[in-house]
Amino acid sequence: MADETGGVPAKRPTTLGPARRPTIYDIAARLEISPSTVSRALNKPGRINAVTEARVRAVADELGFTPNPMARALPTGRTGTYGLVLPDITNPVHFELIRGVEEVVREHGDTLVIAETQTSGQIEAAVVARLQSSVDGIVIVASRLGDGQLAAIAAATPIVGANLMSAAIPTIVPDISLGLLTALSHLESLGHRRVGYVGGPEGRINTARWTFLFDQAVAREMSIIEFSAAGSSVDAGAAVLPRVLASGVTAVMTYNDLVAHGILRACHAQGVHVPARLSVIGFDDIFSAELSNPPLSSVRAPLADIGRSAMQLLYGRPPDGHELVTELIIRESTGPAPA
Amino acid sequence: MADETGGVPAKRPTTLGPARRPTIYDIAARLEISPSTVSRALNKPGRINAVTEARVRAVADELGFTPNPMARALPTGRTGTYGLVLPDITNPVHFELIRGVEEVVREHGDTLVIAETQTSGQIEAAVVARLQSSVDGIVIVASRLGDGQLAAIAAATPIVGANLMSAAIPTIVPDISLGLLTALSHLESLGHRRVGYVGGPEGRINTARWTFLFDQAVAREMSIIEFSAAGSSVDAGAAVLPRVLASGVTAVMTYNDLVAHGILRACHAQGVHVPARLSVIGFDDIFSAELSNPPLSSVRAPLADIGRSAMQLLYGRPPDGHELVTELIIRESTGPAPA
DNA sequence: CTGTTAGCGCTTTCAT
DNA sequence: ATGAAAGCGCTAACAG
Repeated sequence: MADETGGVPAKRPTTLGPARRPTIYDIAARLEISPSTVSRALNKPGRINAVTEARVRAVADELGFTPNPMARALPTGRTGTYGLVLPDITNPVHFELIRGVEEVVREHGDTLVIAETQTSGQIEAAVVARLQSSVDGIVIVASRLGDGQLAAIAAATPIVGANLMSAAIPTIVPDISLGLLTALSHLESLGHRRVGYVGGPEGRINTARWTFLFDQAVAREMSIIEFSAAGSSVDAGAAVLPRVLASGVTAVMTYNDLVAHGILRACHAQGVHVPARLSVIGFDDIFSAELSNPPLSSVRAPLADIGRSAMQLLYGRPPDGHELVTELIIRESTGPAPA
Repeated sequence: MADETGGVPAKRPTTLGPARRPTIYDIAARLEISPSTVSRALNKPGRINAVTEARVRAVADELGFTPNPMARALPTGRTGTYGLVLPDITNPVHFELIRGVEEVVREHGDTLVIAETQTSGQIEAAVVARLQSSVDGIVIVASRLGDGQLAAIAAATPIVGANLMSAAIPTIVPDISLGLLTALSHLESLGHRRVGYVGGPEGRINTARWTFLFDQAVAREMSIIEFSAAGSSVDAGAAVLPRVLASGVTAVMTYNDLVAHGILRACHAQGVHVPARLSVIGFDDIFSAELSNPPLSSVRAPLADIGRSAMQLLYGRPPDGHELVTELIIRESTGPAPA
């Protein structure tokens, strides 16, 4: 048999090649300049001979060159991607937040990876660990991690929290007081004297809301009682209805709109009229709030802004004075207290 | 001054080092073996001396070693991340789909990046281009790209379509016939003879649904007319109501639940009773369907399964026989045709 | 079974 | 202003 191996050692067939992605070497070869010049031309505009730069760009375009992010990440340590970790992609609450974060990431020409933790601290820790090795920074939403863990993460990777409270890392949280205050006043003016709060997952956020509401209620000499739902889902909300009915409250505020929706659904199913028998106020004002039966009064949080601010903070831009404030949106799930 | 440089060339201070992330070199040094052995120990279990392997793992754990994905991607060309590109993260329709995709990606220990295209073909092309250089494969949802572009992408990167129809790439689409057929029969049995279809964005999916409905309707000697909404959002749905009312149809089916919700909302606002005056059937059965006023009858698509199947296809697993079928969920937005 | 040796594509001193 | 060369952390032939 003829052995063809002996001939010319053509390692890199400069002529054809099976559609390999072009590298800076290809464009360097084409222009008979060095790869480092190409690199500079593409990355430090203005720092090299203008005409060479122009040529480089031209060839790059012609070849459809795009830098290999991995190859770039190796020497620089920067990956150009950021991580967003949240409890549950499926929760509409996060929509606007995701949008906000995504927007500023894209403005910077970086890429965003979204990971969810299924509301489990375990998974959350694992997810973050996995992410850490491949992102330049993380924004973490409504974390279940302790300050210790958060601090440990922060030591290795820039991280900021959104919609969570922690002393360990910088965070962006809206000011709940205005919205909650208005909600309580609204209820009070409607004649409600006994109100309830249906809490969400354990955590500082939930505690802060409850505490705030509690203090304000006692200050107004309203009675207030806390119910805890088994999660922050529609079903969890529905499940809690019997207890709120039994308690004798005439109005409830909830941790979020999902549980409020659950309560509405259960009311409808059991024939208890909202708001004649029970008023309900949600939190977050997700898109379905105006669609439900009846349309849900809700404390709106500026989720998109929160996301945006959090990401900007991660990028090093100090928070502008712009306060992130909540407000009450009144619809039809609140009405006069039953006599 | 004493020049200490002359002595031992201690390039890498093996003693301290400022908390650098450990590499396989560190663990190799610690064990006085070669880095490649470490690599093998960690990646090809069983192919090397068992006790060495055990030692390597021990030290790796002790040092908290995690491989640098970028460094690994370079020689292998595999990044271990997959891209999911969809029109609008904000659309609840995609929830379950995202979940499905995410699930199988995680099962494989890979990571998922989600990108949205704002329903723009332009952005979509850019997003995909950007993604191509950093992922091992893409699942693309409801694409607006033409077969030509899709084919071009497919030539460079494994890609599968979900909820889209194309000859250029492998796709996963549910069988709409059962759900749509049942819906039409449901309407027919309720006495409706003139029905409408409110379409979504131009595209094969929309066309397929319309054509199917059209054929079936004429076969039943029902009259059917198509309305086109300016998008597939709640607002777009609301905006189309006057036209459907004016047309004299007694029932409408919609491209998706969002536009159905819009119609419901507009009806409520204008005092037209659903279903007494108009019956409406949505598509997708998103979570808010059961919450709306009235609860929305909808053709449910197995979104999670679609996502799962699409991703599995991308991983090379041939689609199992398991048919992806749609079904009608009857709630309270459909009723007898007005006399 | 294990060590040596090249790279993967790009950035970055250091020279020139 | 540009080129040469080293190296980021890992994998993959290729020897032993």
